[in-house]
Amino acid sequence: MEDKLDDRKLKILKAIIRTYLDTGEPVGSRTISKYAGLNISSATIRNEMSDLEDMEYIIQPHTSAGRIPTDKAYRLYVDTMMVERDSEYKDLKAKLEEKAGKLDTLLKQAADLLASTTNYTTIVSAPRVVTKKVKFIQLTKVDNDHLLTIVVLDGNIIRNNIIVLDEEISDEDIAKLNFVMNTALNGLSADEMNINVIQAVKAQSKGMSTIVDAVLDIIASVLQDNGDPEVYTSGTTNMLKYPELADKEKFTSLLDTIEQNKLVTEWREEIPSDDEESHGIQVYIGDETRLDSMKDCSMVTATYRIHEGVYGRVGIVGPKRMDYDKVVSALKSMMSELDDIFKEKGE
Amino acid sequence: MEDKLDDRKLKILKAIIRTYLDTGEPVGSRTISKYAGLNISSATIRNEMSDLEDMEYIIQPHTSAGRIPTDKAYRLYVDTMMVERDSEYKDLKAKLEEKAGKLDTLLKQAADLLASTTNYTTIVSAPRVVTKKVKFIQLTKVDNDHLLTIVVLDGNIIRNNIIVLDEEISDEDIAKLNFVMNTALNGLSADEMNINVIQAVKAQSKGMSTIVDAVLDIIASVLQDNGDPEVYTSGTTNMLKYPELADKEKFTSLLDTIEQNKLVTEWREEIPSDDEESHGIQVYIGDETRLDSMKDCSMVTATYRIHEGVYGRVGIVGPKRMDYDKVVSALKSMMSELDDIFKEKGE
DNA sequence: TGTTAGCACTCTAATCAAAAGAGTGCTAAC
DNA sequence: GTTAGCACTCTTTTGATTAGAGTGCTAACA
Repeated sequence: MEDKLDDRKLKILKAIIRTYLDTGEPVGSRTISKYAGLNISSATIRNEMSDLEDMEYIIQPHTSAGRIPTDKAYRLYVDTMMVERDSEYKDLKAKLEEKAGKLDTLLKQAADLLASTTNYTTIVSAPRVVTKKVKFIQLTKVDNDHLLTIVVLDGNIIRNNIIVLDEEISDEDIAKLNFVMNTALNGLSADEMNINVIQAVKAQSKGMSTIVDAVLDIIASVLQDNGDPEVYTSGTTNMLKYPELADKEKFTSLLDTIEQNKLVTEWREEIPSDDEESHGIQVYIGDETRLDSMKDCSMVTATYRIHEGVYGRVGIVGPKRMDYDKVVSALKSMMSELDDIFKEKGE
Repeated sequence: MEDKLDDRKLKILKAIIRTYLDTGEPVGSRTISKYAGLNISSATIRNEMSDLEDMEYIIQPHTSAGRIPTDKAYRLYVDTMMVERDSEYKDLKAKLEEKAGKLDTLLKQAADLLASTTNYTTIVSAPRVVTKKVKFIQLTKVDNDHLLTIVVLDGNIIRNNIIVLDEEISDEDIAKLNFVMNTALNGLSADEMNINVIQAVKAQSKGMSTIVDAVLDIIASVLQDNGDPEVYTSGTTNMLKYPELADKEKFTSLLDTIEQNKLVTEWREEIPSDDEESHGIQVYIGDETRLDSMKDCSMVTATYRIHEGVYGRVGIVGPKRMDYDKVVSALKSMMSELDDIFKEKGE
């Protein structure tokens, strides 16, 4: 029984999905027969529904209930039936810029704003350096015991660390170290920072091997970027608004998944598409999220660009019957705003 | 009817509290009459209970139910009846140090560990500078358009920002600016950085006023430290394990409170006690938290010290019938471990 | 006078049956 | 091919009954 979806079946299916998206209740034939635009009796709808059920676009929770859409139906909807609403989220920027001085404040605000406008849970991950290149290294003596290490990566991502000094070090040595490190390492990515380069640095900084080792360690860990991802979450309680997720068991595992940043860790696997227009929007329906706790959820993600090679991602998590249209357009608006803000700042 | 708690009443009350802490169910007279150590009939217990109810140490949820402790009873328990268990959490340190390289990783780990050992929700706030003094300022040109500002505060707290340059600036000017800023501002707190000091800096750096303004802005905001507090949360779902909090309404408002960092904002008001031994442990029962959403919860907080004048705080949130003994001793152990770790690192 | 056994009473939580409601599938007529 | 009609199924709601836990009070006891 292959997908022979004639025009009427398509219309009916669309009506079922739309209605279910609204109500969250199984949709009966009578409801659809009254649906705007269609003029078909409930009996006919019943026949068509039976066919749609055979094609696995809808299922019945039990014999005497209406139908609900399957993942396959949602996929079809997202791929071919979505209607994007624009111009609805134009004031996002105004709300954002008020005090978006620091990056972390800005991202947290963006998460809050998306969560409250969509009524779903929003997760924003801080930008990650994809092409990890060292732009600038600076070592500074803070006092006699502490050396401040600053590594600036491509895209002006700053990482700093303090090294505790075992032995005294002179200002001249630090100046020398700065020079050696910068000339040897600037512009290099993790891959290019091989044993030869490292040996060269060590050779030129004799007598400071403990410090050099410590600094190289820091640089390595910065480039690997394998620490916990920095994540801003908002609106977790929104999930409780949807009965199909408000079950204690489900909600617990869902919240744990979010708290442990499992979603963000999954994102890392994927390479952001560099398509300016679509903002790398991806829709994951149910099991497509690859996480068991998310099997009753859908997630829409988008990518923002802070600088060439430096991307962050935003995800909105909700029930499978989430308002995909709204979420996608809200995300697109937000991504545009963010891109704009970063563009201004970058120049 | 004032607090005439004779020895027997005290014993009975203690038994009621202990039992309720365990079970979470209203405690009946027969249960207590069988309680280890006491040899009193249930009828007598009933009489005593009636008295205790008059004194507002216990209440009946309804006529034919057992009694549950009031906030007043919990307060009494925490103040005079607690039995601390030690030596139970001695392996915390081992679990912690494994990969506690960075501060944020360490704190997140601490939160996870406390949440999983206590089965309550744990909130850790990143260290805050109480005595905010500038130790060190450094401006560095990253490239022609970007100036990196680093401010190190007392206690080696580092804050950095990037300023976008409108006009070219020479290396000499930056060197001069560094010198001027450091000599003028080092060792100063926000209070001391008055209009005179600022005028002096400006006078000595003619022709760079836009940059000086930007830098001073940054320093001011760093010293004010009024951004969103950095917070690590773990085990929020633990709350769902306790039926009295698992109610949807309550849980939602509780989770929102945590997500919006309201608790941590409350903490800020309070000055950490500098008592090494007690780690500034505070117990808030019900309404003592000052937050409506927390009226069915208790919270125990403790302070860790990262450096003179630089403190962070850890809070454990649970139902009012939380195992105070366990929580307090777990917190104390953890605080000691943290203090030790920072002491090692600081030297 | 303090303690205890006994019992009637109260309130909740669990159980169960019945009824209401929603929706289907099928048949027969159009 | 479409539709009206109806018997049937399954869930949800409702109400009533019951079992259980615990109390307060009275009266007896040491």
